[in-house]
Amino acid sequence: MAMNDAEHKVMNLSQIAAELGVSKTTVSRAISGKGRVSEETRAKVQAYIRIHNYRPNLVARGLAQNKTYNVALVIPRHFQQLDLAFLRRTMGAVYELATQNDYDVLLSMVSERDTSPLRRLLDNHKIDGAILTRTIMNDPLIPLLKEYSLPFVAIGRPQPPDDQVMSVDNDQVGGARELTTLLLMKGMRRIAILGGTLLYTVNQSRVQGFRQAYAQMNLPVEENLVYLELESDSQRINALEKALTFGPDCILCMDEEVASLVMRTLRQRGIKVPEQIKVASLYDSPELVNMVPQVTAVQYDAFQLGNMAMQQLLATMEGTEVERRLELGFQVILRDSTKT
Amino acid sequence: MAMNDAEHKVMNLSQIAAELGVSKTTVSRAISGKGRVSEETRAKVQAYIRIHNYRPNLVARGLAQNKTYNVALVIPRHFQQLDLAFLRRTMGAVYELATQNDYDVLLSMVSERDTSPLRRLLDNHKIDGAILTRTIMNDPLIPLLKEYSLPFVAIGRPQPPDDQVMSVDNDQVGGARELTTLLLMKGMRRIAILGGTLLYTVNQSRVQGFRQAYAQMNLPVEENLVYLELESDSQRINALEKALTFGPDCILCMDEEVASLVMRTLRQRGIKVPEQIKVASLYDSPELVNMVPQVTAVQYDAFQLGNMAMQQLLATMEGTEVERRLELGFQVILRDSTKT
DNA sequence: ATGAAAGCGCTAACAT
DNA sequence: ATGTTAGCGCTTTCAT
Repeated sequence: MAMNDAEHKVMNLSQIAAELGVSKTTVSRAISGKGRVSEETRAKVQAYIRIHNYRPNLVARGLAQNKTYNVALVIPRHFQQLDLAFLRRTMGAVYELATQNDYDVLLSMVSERDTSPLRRLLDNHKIDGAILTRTIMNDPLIPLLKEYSLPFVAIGRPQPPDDQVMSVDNDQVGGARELTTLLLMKGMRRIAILGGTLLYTVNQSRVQGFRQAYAQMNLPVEENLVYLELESDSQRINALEKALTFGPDCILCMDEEVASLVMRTLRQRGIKVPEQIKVASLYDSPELVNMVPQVTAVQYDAFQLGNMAMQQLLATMEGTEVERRLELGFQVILRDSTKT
Repeated sequence: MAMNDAEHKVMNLSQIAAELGVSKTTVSRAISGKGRVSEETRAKVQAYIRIHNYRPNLVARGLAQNKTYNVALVIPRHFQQLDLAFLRRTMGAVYELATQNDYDVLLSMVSERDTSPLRRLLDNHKIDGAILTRTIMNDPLIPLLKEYSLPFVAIGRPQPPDDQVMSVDNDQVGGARELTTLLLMKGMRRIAILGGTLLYTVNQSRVQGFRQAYAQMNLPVEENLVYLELESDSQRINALEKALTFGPDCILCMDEEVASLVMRTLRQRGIKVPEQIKVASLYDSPELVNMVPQVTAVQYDAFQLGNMAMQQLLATMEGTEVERRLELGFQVILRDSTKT
């Protein structure tokens, strides 16, 4: 184990106090700026710690203050298998803002029903707050966090009974509505929608936006073109083929993963996009830009999302009152896949 | 804030000791199993903590033992922008094994020359060990970790003067050599190799393997078909076009990102793979399987890699002697892109 | 403005 | 086998 008398010398408050001929208390105050200390002593201490590159032991400080200076970043376990571009950006943003504010970030990888990875951190007193990077229906993590009275922010749109928790999200409903509206205005009527499980609130929101667009234009959604709960590639391909038998104008994909699969499948079938059929995605990603043709999609700012979530969490941990819910904007990017 | 019926009450050693009419020490011992305690008391304590769902405060324990029960997972900052499939798998494996062994995982996102994110964790006494998920030439993190005498494992192949540090890697040299050899045996001679910076030791290894294959067959590498240090898409496309003027048989791509770009570019230029030119990648990824045609590549087990790295770290943190270096196998997957 | 002393929750000598 | 005591490095009353 780390019995190091080697290069790096660890110093502590007592040593500094002794060295400077003052008490630990004074040094502590000079560093934290909390009590009253003369300008002179403060300067002396500050100079000393700068020169000797002293950093207080956050673990000890934490024990004394009942804080850890850690936050949990809760991500879905299947991130291992699946590239989620938004997650990478969001993680980066959370990390950056956290460290800027002297917090470190602990990873927690959870599957849909197993809360134990987060419970570990809670039980071990390792965190002061948490960011949930995705929200599912009846998310078991939410009651858990409430039970421990731990500040947290959910990314997504928590549904009742959790709709009062602090949350930050892209305006997924608005984005889906806007894109669908544009497609309808371009004259498409038979829009097939393909997507994964509604367990994820983000998918709920997207379907909701899709339906709103039809409703606003007083048009009926063709229910036999709605394919949800498609979790595997083969289910998705089957759904696509079934949809194709109804001769749709456009395939609207719930996310970039579906879009990518749809484009590939259409290409294999020799169906030309956008000549024979249009394709659009409710979530943009770099790969959609790299396809031929490029795919129309709704774009959100994932960095901003993570940043806002962490900002909310920081405020809450400091006891500041903040908005219960923040929603971020979107852009619809029209590309060749929907050219008319 | 609404009071939940299930408020979580925190308990500690003293309370348990009082409740059970024994001393803190006894409880501590009954839990850790370190001292001598009668079977009877041990059972009593164990039962009590089970029922009341007590978990020791790891922060306090850490302070007393000078341990943190945290390890740092150091990942490149540009992970935000770039999907690195191997990193996701490796992270998952490290996380899993860490938590199984009662360690939590702290994130550290570093850029190539800025060591401060790791230094933070070191200065704050937040970690007992670290995993470096990639290795660069003269990696500044290595001297830093040595200075603090912190156990760590590098994934990759550290180069002198750091070649003695503990490391785990895929056999990148062997994989590249094997794939290249197969291409040569298929009769290709003019193999162009395209890749990014040699700052990354993994790229060094791949080029080395490539050259070894030629050397073993007593063939000369055509140096005007070697294009390295290509960092941007445009540099890569330029290099590809330049390479094409020499009429190569095959484009050997350093990694999946290059391969993906090469395939896309060839397709845009109307150059048929594999009829007019072959393509292969020195690193496999799901997207290479999704392409048309599927791309030949060297496959490694990233989960296994992370698992081994964490295993080494655990052993080191416990003071067990282990091998300085472990190397994992590979598989060459021949797909349509190199069909002759 | 500064210090002494009492913890935070745990572990680890050192008794008994 | 169990208890007593003294910390780990910091913060925080409470004195002075």
